Amino acid sequence: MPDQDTTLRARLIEVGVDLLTREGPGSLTLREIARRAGVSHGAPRRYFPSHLSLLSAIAQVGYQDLGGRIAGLRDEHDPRDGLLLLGRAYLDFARTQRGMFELMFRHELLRGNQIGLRDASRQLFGVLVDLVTRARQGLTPPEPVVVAGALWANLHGIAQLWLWGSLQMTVQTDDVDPLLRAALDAHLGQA
Amino acid sequence: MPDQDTTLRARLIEVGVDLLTREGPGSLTLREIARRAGVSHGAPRRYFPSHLSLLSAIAQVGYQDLGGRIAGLRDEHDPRDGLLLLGRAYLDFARTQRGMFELMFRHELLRGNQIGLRDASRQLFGVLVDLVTRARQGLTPPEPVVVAGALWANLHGIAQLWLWGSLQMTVQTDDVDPLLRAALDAHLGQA
DNA sequence: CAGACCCGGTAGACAGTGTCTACTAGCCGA
DNA sequence: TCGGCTAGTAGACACTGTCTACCGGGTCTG
Repeated sequence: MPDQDTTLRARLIEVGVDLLTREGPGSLTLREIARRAGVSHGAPRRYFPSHLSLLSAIAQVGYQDLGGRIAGLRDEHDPRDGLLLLGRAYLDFARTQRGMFELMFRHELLRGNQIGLRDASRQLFGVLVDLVTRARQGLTPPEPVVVAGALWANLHGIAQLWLWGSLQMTVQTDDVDPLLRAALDAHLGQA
Repeated sequence: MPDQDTTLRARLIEVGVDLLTREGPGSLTLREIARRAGVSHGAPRRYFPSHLSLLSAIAQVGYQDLGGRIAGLRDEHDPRDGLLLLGRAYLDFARTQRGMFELMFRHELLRGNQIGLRDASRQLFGVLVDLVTRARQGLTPPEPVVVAGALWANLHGIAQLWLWGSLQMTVQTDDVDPLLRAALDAHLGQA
C-alpha cells in the first residue's frame, strides 16, 4: 500500500513498481496506474508528459536497484569472485524482478529517454571494467574495455535467452551457473 | 506491392513484413495491416485468431530469413571462419532488419507461441554446436553445448546492447567486429 | 434444377487505451 | 478580500483488439 502523504509523482512511480512486479509489464497502462493511485486518469500528466515518460521513471527505479546490488562489488578483493558475484546478481535480478527487467530493456523506452540506462550502464560498466582490469592483470590484448563489453553482452544475453526459455531447450538445464562460469572463464582466461 | 492473387493469409503476412521494415514494429496494428491489405479489420480473424498470432506469423518470416543466412555455414571448412561469418550474419541481421529483429525477440511473442523461435533456435543452435565442436576439437571442458550456449548468448547480447546504443558509450565505437572477435577468441581459445 | 450449406469477408458494437482541452476547488500572497 | 496559480477532475477524441451478427456467392447434394 502506497503512503497517502507522499507527493503524487512519487506515489505513481511506487504504484507502478508494485503493479509491475505483481502483474507484469502488460498491466502498466497509464489509466490503471492512475486508478490504483486513487486519482483521475488525467492527473499523471501534471508530472509526466507522456505514458512513456512515466514508464521510464518506473524503469529508473529498476536501474537504481540493479546498480545498488552491483556497486558494492567493485572492491571485492578477489576480482574473479567479484565478477562471479556480479554475474549472479545480474542474472538473479533478471529472474526475480522479471517484469522490471523486461521493462528496463524495452526498445521503445531505450530509444527515447536513455538517461536512465545511460547512467546505470556507466555505473555497471565502470565496476565491470575495474574488476576485469584487475582480473586480467598482466595479460595481453584485448584491452579491458573490450573484454568488459563482451562480458557484459554475454551476461545480458544469458539473462535474455534464459528468460524466454531458449536455454532449456539447448543447454537442457535451468541452472545458468555453468553458463555463467563458462563465460567468465572464457573472457578472463581459465583460472 | 503485394500481389493481388495470393491468398489473404499470405498477403497479410507480406504486408506486415513490409510495414515492419518500412515503419517499425510500432505500426504493426491489426487494423493497419488489414487496411494496407485492402481488407476490413475483421478479415484477419479468419486466419489468425488474435493479433499476437499474426505478429508471430510475421516474426516467423524473420526466423526463416535468419535461419537461411546461417544454415549454409555449417559446412564451412574452417570452423573458426564459419563462426566468424555466423556472428557477422547474426549482427548484420540485427542491424539491417532492426524492426524484424526487435519483433522476433519481443517477450510477449515468445511467451506464448514459441514454435517459431524454438525451430529457429534449434537450427541456429545446431549449426553453432557443430562449428564449436569442430573448432574446439581436442580441447577439454566445458563441453561444446555449453560453449555454444554461452557463445550464442554473447552474440545475442552484443546485438542487443549494440542496437540500443549501449556499446557506443562504453566501447566507444560503432564497429562491433572487435567485440565479436573478442567473444570468439574467448570462447574458442585464442587462435 | 433447386435448395441447403458453408467459406470468406463486411460492418458495427464494445470496452479499453493515450492524449488533449476546458474547467474547477482550494490555497497562498498581496 | 481578491486575484492568480496549482493540482487535479471530467469529458471528448481518435484509435486499438475482440466479438457478433450478417451476407453474398460459390459448391455440393437431392
